[in-house]
Amino acid sequence: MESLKQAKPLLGDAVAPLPEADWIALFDKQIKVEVPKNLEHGDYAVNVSFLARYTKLAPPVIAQTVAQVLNQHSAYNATFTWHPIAGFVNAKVTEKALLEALNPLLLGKSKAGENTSKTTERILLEFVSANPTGPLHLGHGRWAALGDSLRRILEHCGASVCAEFYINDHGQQMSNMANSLWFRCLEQLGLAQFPTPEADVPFPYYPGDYVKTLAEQYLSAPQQKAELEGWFQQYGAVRAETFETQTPFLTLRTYSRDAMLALQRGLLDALHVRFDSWQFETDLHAEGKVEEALASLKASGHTYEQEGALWLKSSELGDEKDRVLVKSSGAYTYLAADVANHDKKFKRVENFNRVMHIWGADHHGYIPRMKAAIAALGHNADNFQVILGQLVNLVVNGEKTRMGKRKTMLTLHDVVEEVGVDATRFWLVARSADSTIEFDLDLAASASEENPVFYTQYAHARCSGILRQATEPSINRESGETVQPRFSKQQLDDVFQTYTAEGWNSLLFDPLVSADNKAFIAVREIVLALVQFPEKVADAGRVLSPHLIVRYAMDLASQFHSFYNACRVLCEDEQQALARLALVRCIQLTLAQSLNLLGVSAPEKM
RNA sequence: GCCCUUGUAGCUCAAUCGGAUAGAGCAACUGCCUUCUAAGCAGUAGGUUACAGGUUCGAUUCCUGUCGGGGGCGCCA
Repeated sequence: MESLKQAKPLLGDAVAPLPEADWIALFDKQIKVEVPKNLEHGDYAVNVSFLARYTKLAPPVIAQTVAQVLNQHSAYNATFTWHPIAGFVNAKVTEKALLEALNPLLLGKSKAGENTSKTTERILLEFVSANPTGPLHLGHGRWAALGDSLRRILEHCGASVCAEFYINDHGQQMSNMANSLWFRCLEQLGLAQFPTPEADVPFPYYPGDYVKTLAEQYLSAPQQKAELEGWFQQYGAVRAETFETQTPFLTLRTYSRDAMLALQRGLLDALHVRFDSWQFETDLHAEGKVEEALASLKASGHTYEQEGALWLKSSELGDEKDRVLVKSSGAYTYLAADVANHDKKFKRVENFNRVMHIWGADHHGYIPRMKAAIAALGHNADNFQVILGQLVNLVVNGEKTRMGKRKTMLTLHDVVEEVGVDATRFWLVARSADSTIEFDLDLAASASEENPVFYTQYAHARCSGILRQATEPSINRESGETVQPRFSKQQLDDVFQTYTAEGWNSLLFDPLVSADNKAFIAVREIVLALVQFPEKVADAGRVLSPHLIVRYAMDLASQFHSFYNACRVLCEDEQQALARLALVRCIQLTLAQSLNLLGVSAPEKM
């Protein structure tokens, strides 16, 4: 890969008709080293067709010239060929050069997937940010899986990432939650009926069963129960809203918020989704951040008053219309608080150079006004980036169901119980964010046996099993006798430390050339894949797509399974066995790292 | 009505942001356990990339139009 880029100057011969300065500029802009889809086309490829229009030569002719020039230079550890029809220069790297690239991994000098050139970006990534009014559903699970994997990948690329969860605990929905808890409590004490949508319009209540559970929990503390009965004496069975500024309401609101938040956090922990920062909307109000942000907007002339409301001139900054910040009632809109939220993000001491969000596609209309607000605050709106993800459709009994606050809704918790943490995360992150996921519950349940995640994990477990068998006593299943290991762990480590590319080459590849071409190809494919892993991780980070890692892990697992069936690791020849053990070690490390980047466990045995 | 997004194998999805013969996994079919885990391997079959134009050496990808799916257009949060 690197060698091809360094070869740029040599390509000059091929494009002689063009002034030198021109083609160098062209190459810097357009040369792209890629990994061919088809392995027969070599390990790396460069397409030179785009030069056709400048050189007035047919693409294959250019490719041929370039390949011939490159072949004359022995420094590249590769042979170059060209495609007779398409304008491709293909490079096939020598096995020795591939093995050399693998050495740091085996010697423990670098982690699997680590790039030599690392980014130093500081990224603030907000995701999930569910309202604290109920359990997480499947859609939240998607953002959790995607966001956490992204954090792991970006960190692996060298970025420092702060994962943030914003708790929307100020608005109407928190009042509704307090209302709901209030009436569920009264219901359980036999003091009032829980309202029905028909009888009580508008209906500011959450009908979900989890509120019943919450009420039970609340009343289980004798002191709280007594206190609540006292409130009933005082206020009767009225909406909690009617005592909005008083202790009972505030108590219930805070209680339900904390309980729901604890519920959500517990599940996120179980899913190994990590957050570094929890931001409360109420804090923004309490700390005066909202006033501060509004004052800043006013001062820079980006607001005006009309019909008793304060407006943001967002249409001047790319939004389709202006937006209200302060209602004529004097209350802040959600946008006002969110403006403060972003003002705070951009003012953080970490001085983030990217402020990112993962939002559902239903929020896309919100992006322009947020960008406008950020620009109006004097921050660089280009550093604001939103990953829009399509939603999750739930399929039950072959019928699509909408995710919503239905009484019996399928929660993320239910799904995790059904298919497990690993399968849930793998499944939710396996597809690109811009495709809608059809989550078939029945399929997910049955797929838990035929799931690609187990295929990948199994490859890792097999690697571990081989290494275990090589260095630890095992029991023969037939005779029941204890079989002593062929090598000690120390011996294996020592061998790994002393290996050179030449040694590897003669032990890994040479015996296979004469014996079995299929095995040779299998080993070569694996080594190539291992070498390309760091680049794959960098790609996934660049295009913010963890699903690339999913694909990579599955491919590597597949290649390993083939290798496993094609040639025995613990073969008779001791040196050869050691070399293959070293290869297995590299595969194991790489698979473990791939799974780790996805937040999926890498089991030692299955 | 306007805006965003999407349409690829029977199903769920890829395709390295314009490149080579469009690839995987399920499901289907045929073989393979006396050997490091068969949660595996080897193979077969499956396509007019919704449709019609256009741009160029080259289009699943970009542009236009048509048809279908999803979403958004509050002084809600």
